[in-house]
Amino acid sequence: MELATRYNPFEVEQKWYQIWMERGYFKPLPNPNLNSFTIVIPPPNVTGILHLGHALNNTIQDIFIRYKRMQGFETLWLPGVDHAGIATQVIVERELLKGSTKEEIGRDKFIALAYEWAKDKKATILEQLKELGCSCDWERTKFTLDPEMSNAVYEAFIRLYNKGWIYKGDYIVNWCPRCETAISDLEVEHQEEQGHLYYIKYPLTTGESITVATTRPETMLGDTACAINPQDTRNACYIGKTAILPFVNRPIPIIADERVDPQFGTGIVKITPAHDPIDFEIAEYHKLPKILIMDKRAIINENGGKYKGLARFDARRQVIDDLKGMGVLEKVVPYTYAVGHCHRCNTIIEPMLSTQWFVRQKELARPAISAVENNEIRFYPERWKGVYLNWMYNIKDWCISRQIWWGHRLPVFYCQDEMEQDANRRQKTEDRGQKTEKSNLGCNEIIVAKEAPVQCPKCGNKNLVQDTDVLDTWFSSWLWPISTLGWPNNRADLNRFYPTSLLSTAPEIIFFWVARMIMAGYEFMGKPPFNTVYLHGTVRDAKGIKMSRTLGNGIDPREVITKYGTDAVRFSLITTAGEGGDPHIEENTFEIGRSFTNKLWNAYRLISLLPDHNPQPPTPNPQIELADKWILSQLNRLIKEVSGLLDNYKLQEPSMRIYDFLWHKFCDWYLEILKIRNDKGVAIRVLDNTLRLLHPFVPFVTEEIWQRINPKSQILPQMRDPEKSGTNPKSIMISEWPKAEKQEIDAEAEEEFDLIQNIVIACRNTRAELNIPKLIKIIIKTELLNYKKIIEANATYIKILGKVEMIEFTDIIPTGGARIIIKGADIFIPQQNLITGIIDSNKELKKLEAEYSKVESLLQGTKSRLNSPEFLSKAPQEVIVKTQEKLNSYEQKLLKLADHIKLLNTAL
RNA sequence: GGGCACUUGGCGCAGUUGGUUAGCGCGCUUGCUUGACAUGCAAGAGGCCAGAGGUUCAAAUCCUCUAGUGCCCA
Repeated sequence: MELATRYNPFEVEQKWYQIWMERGYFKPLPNPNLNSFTIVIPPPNVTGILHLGHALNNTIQDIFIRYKRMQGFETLWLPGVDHAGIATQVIVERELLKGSTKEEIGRDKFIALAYEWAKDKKATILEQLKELGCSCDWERTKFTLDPEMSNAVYEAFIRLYNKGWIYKGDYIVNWCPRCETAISDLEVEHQEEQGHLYYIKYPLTTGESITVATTRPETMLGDTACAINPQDTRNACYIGKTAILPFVNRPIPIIADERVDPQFGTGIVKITPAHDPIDFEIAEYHKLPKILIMDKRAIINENGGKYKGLARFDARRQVIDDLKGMGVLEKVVPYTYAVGHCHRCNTIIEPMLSTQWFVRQKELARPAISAVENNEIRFYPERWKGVYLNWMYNIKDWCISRQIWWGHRLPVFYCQDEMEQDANRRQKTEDRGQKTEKSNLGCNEIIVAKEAPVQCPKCGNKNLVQDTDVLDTWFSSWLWPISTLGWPNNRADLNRFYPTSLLSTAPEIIFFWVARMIMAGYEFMGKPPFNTVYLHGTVRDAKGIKMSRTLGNGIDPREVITKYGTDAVRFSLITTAGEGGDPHIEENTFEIGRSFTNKLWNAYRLISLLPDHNPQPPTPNPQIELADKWILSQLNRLIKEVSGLLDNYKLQEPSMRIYDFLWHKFCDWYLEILKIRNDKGVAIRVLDNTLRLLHPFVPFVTEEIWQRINPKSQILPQMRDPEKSGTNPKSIMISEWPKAEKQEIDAEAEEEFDLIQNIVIACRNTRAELNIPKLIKIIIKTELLNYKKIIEANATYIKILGKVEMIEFTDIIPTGGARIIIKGADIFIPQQNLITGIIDSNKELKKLEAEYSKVESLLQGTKSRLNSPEFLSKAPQEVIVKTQEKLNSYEQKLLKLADHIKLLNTAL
């Protein structure tokens, strides 16, 4: 059978994925001896295709899932997608409506359209996850708008409402005039902007005047007071007086309030309760009227008098002009301040008074805080713990109603009269409290229920109407770990898999999602939703700029997978992304993984070509050679290290350790020796174990090769085999994770093999420097008897690997030629034995002198440490012993160097 | 304004709880069509670990300050 010299991932990846799925390997299988290990996927939004950040995050999850599965845990990775309310609605409006508005086609048709979109994107996303090799249990795939998920949403809403933790009220919210909805504090992005601070003169009834400063002059139309900090002695004289609002000619009181910053502007501020959060608070306290001056599109309404019909920024310009005309605009100064923008469409947020639904957070936060404080839930990297706690300590109530159509409609029904008011609520804020046109039907009762009640339980009115708002998307996502497992109706999977084990996600959604899931977990299950939160970095481009669709600097995972293969993409992402660090990715980053999988493939190829003289070498084998002992020792160290690192949620380090072992130990040394031996040695065993260590990182190439080497007795007993045939696993996926054999970790063999390597390296070094193809003879001097034996036993390898024809031993230091000092031996390369090339004694001398001074300074440092009584009395014994050994070796080396320098000098 | 990170050879990063001459990948230089692999092999150059001070027998590692960068919150 001819094997391709280059690994071709495209021939194997799909094939194995199909087989794994058909055989049901992705499903959790109970193991009576071990617990479950569960991950619920952070559901990708149905807004579009997956990006590299998704590829990274899902690779991370798949690695842990495959690792735990191989360790024998009952493993579940539960997939799904998120409906992503506003984000999806924005995209559907843009992509599908083609110029018409959603109002024109109506709510039902629009939602049907959005469902089509979501269905399509869901299919693409799931397909992409499969291409990435994700071993999810696909039969459990969930969508946040599925009936069971929605049921959980309504159940949670009703429970919290009945507890009094969900309430409806008039508050300042962040209003996006483009999306025409309220959004939560978290959905506002603050950006520093260069604006102006306008100083406006307000006349007083007393004939005096005051000057207020504002960045948003148009809001003065809604002013209902001016305020001064009571500590502010400059302005105290105005407190209690009355100002006359320009344009509107409304008399407004000048009040004292501690919330006013005396450093801002003149120290006197205008109070616009319906358009500013702090002004709102002040107005509540002082019982000031709240006048809304804009409609939901941020166009000035009838309360704005002659400015009615102007968009807010046009109104601003007009107000400024008019103030100038009236001579009351005192000055304008440049001013930089943070402006809130809509997270989804980047429109400038208008703080606006509005009737919304909120979730009380204080009680929900309490167990979620202590869980993290006392490490019931751990963050990796740990620094995010502080970020999480800081936010939780200062948590504010959560605005959950959204004035959009795509999402879970509020399970709230109004007896008609209330509904009428509700329909008008945002236009008629100034009438708030004074009910108009009372209907005879209905009693204003609010009914919260999953299904529309037939009639009002209070007055019997049958004319009930559901609230038109939908819930914030995160109000369904926060239930994700419990709803996907069956809450509230089905306990079986909850008992089996809850709490889940690991949540892997991006740090930017700690508040949006992680914190809220923890709150929901404790509230509805009394237990945390997961015990570990792994936060990966943000994928950036070569320049360190965050990849984004709008910037166009992103890399499409599908493109690179098509070009390099899935394994290569996965491996490259993992080796590039440090723990929680932001990986800088460019196209050629993926060459790391491609080269590596190719190297692995070729290692297998070579092994397959070697004859197998001793098909099943028993492990403690007296015939076993030094190289075998060495590679087994290194392998077992590797197994121990990799397992330990994975247990500590490290991924980059173990991937690099395996890379180094496979490439620079197994291939560079061990396989080179096997070529000389013309035997498989222990290569199959080492390869089998290495493949299993690598499988979570690069599932496809490891399966392909593993199937080809078909390890039999070398492989550990199978974990489980659905087909119950034989004792060997039929897939590396369900083979057992390697276990380190302690007795094979052999420090002596490692030291001895070091010697061989050092001799070979010395020869290569000399040849490269002299630019000669081979050495005729080297002469070795060693004081250690066993070293001579080891060198003799491995002479063939030294000769071939170092390209030396003859090795001799000596007790007398020869003159001339080159001399290389290695640990425990001196290597002489005699001048007269070289075929071509001349050893330049001057050059040699310089080299040796440089080394001499380096070693000498090291020696000095070590000496002075050993001479220090403090060091001797305070340092631990083992460090002192080590330092002493170091000193000895430096002294020896220095002697030899001095000796040779002398010889070279006399030869000159 | 508050908080959290980061700063190690040209670039991207490792470096567990302080203790061998600070490593790796890419790039660079030199030499190799060596029968697994040029997606490769061999050899090499390149770093006073941002700066200053401190703790310690011992600091890239711990503490303080400074400078620069990034992120989050207000």
